[in-house]
Amino acid sequence: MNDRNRPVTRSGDDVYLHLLKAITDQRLLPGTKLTEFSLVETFGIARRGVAAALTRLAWEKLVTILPNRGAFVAAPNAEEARDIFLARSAIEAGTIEAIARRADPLAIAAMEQNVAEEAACRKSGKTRDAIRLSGGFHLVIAQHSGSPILAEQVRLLVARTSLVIGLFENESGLSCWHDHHLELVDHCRHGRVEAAVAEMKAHIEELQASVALDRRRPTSFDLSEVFAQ
Amino acid sequence: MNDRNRPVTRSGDDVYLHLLKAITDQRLLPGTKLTEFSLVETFGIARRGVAAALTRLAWEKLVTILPNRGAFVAAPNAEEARDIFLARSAIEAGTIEAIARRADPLAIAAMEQNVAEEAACRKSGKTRDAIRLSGGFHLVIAQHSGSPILAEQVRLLVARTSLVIGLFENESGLSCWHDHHLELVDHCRHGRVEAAVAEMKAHIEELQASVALDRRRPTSFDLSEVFAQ
DNA sequence: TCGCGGAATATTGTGCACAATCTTTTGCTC
DNA sequence: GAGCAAAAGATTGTGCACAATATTCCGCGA
Repeated sequence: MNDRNRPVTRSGDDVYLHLLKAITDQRLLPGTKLTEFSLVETFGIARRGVAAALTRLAWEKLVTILPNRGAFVAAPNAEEARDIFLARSAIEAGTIEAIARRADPLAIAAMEQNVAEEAACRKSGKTRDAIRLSGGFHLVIAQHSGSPILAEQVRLLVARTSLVIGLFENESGLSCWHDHHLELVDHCRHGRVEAAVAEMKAHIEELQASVALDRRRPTSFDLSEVFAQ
Repeated sequence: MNDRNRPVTRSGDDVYLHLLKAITDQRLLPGTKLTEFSLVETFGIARRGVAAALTRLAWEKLVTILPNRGAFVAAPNAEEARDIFLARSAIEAGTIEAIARRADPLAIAAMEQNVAEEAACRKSGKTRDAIRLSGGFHLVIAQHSGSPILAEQVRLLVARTSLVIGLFENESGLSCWHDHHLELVDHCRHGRVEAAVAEMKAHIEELQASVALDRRRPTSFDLSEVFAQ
């Protein structure tokens, strides 16, 4: 329980990555308070590292820091949500174009595997896993696009999309997304660049249409439960 | 000279913005060492704020931090440079599309003003100001696109482009850029969305073509001179 | 003169303690 | 019981001092 036993991951990158993943996977819901003390206890790293991680997440609009009050998982409003989808449309048009143009077999294989896993989860009723993999599909595309910059942005935008979905009561177009993903793979395989880009834009537009206006559920999570292995 | 006299801009946002602007305007060249002590002296804020600003710039790939050695203005390599232009192509296709689709008179007016100022600077031989305004043109577009997310990314990518241009010996296609900018304005004014997007992609591609391979000039700048008003 | 080792210096990294601020509770008055 | 004020508690913000590490300088020997 004391300091010297822990691995002491430097400068809180560990905390940052865990929080980012937890937000993406919807284990951390919008509005959840992130106390420095709790994170220090949970991760066993110095308080400074925790503060740095929270500061970075705040810059990335994934948490909101209220001065002298603490950090909370961000709760995007409707305007921010629209911006998120608009930005995803532009950026993911770029990532899918890069893949379709090269018709990269490795990327296509990774995409197919993701689609298959998602279908399995969806069939067996693991909705949360299916949603996670559905976001992961876009991450796979981004990571194979050959652009680290765009990939990083997609990472953040997918995480923020998780917040939006957790906040705005989605209309579960899961099967529909699946079809879009399949068509995207197909377009990329045959090098149909224009079609792939158009499909991606339509897909994100539909994703946006599936989340209705404000219906916020304020929750408080136990951090030790969220990060339990 | 003591603490309580200064405005004490909190948490180093001031340092961050000044450094970002200095990099964008090419007053800080790649490789320049940024000592915490110098920045503390220059800006008169606490060391912690300076460290936070440098950390953020490092996350954004605008500076490189070597552990226990200090922070240096980033020097992108050829691969990173290509990524920067690829990302700009995707993101700025989104910003210009948003403007062309709305044919926003306010945005078009701002773009025209920028082009005019750039032409004036170019005519009077103020090359550095012309380059700065040329980057500013893209910022104007981004800020009027209605997407804060994309605008922020353009901010960072324009800054990194300044680093690339300062590092890779550009072939001064300034007049050419000017023509592209003029055509962009024209396309937006008439709502020619497809043409505007194509023009922007071609423009960035040409921008990329105008910087040749590696030819690095290591410089050391005096910070007090760089930030002198 | 060149190479090498060690001390001196400079710079960044971090723990600690306290200050500042906000929230909650308690107690007093009407 | 309601309302308000002050104190107690909790949480974040920050200055300070020292530790860890890298760089430079100097002296010594071949």
